[in-house]
Amino acid sequence: MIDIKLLRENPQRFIDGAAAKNINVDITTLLDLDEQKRLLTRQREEHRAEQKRISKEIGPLIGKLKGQLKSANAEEREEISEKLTDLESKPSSLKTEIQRLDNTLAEIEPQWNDLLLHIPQPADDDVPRGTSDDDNVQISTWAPSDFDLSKSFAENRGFEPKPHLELVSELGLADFERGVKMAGTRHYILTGNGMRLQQAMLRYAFDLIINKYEFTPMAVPVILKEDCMVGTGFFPTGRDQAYHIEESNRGSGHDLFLTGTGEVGLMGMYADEILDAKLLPIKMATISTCFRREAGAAGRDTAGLYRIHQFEKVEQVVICKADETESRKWHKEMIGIVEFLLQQLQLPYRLLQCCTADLGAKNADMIDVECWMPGRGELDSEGKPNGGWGETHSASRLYDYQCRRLNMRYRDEDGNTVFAHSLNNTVLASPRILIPLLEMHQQEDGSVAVPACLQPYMNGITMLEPVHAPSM
RNA sequence: GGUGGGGUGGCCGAGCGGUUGAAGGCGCCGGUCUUGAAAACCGGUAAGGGGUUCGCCUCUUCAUGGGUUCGAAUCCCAUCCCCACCGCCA
Repeated sequence: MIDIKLLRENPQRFIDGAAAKNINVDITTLLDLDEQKRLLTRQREEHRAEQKRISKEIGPLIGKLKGQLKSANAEEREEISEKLTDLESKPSSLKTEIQRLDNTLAEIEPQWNDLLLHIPQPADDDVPRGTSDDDNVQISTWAPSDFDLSKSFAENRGFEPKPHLELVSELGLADFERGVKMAGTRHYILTGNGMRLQQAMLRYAFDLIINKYEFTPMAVPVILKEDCMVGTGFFPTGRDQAYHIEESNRGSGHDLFLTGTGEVGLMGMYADEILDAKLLPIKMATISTCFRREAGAAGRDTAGLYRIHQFEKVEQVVICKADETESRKWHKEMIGIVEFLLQQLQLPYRLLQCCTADLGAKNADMIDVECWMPGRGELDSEGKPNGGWGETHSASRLYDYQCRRLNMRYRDEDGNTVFAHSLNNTVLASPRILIPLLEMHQQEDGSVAVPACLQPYMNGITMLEPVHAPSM
């Protein structure tokens, strides 16, 4: 959430910011509602102060009279009752006026709040302006020394690559038919070595982040209340992307949502807390199942392991002091971790500076990491894919946008409470990462070499061999 | 799921209709004393919003949301959460 004070001071910055992100929000109405809200609040407060003042004045008097009433005779009783009625009627006009103001405010506040939640964080000035992800800017590329990115896979390796769909089928790594039978489209089963490979990658990535980079390992809920979804910025705009568990329909409890990333559980942990500054930066990592409805993606990437409803992800977050320099430092650090990981896995990748249109409402800056997937991309004249980049990681820098929504603060040296900065990044998401892994490490004979760093997690398996009988 | 007991400031804990934003204690900060420290003593110590002549003023918050009342931490209703025991259970 943005700081409403900044919006009052400089609306144009937010109007431009939303426009650059292609996000349609009614800032004029918000400012208008904000003005009304403040005026009404001030009036209400004045009345309330008066009411309290009167109450303090007459309260003890009423108390005393009521005490007298008990021991009074009939004649005195009438006189006392009269005084009481008189006293009690004093603040009644105030009461109705306060009620009226309350009612008006109750109408305005939800609209005000809803609009405020929709205002995007303006992108940083150094983020390129664009209209779609086509305008994202490539920053750098990396490939293992034996792979030349300017040449095709076939030119590099001397044989035509198979797309991952063929590989998983021939190696018996996944079963799409039965996955779809059980759960519908975009569901799958990892079978045998497929599951073994996924677990190896997750575990390798998780061990790396918690051991070498000293992130604190966490296991967090993936079924969370709406507050957490709103707080982390995934709601209200992305509400249709989350699976909704309507517990309230059962007569009690509250609704829950399946999270699309471990970030929600990690960031939600410290919501509504004032953190000890000595604890910062908080570096955490989790490995969690992620659920995405993929609403609006109908027809896109329907085949294979690329876009599915349920997957596993190692996620890293950093909560640090509200300092731009420090924030930027952690962003670079997290991207560096992913680069190290992908280099260990010997997977070609590139870093992309996302343009304003691709940032989403919450980010000030976002770097995507894309891996080279030989089985993706345009088809050539023979119907073979030319290969293409596919997004596997995304590193976000949010300033205090998320912590403000989550009401997550720390106390600075002067004793003031300050909203912290937050960042997050994918360490590894599977099964999507299996696509470049299988496609890049495939051999001419149809087998797939297991990178050295994964072998200890694969019970020493160095090569995935084709299976001739169908799995199971 | 059933029954019973609870949710009050950073923490413990009193208050159960009227100067109670909240006693007392712990913790924390400042001071006195001391060569220094401890102890003792004195003082201070919530968050958020609005206004401000920048001295302050004011509103909201005692789990949450409604209600009763001139006035609610205190009474009523609903919900959530926690604890104990029983039932079920990986």
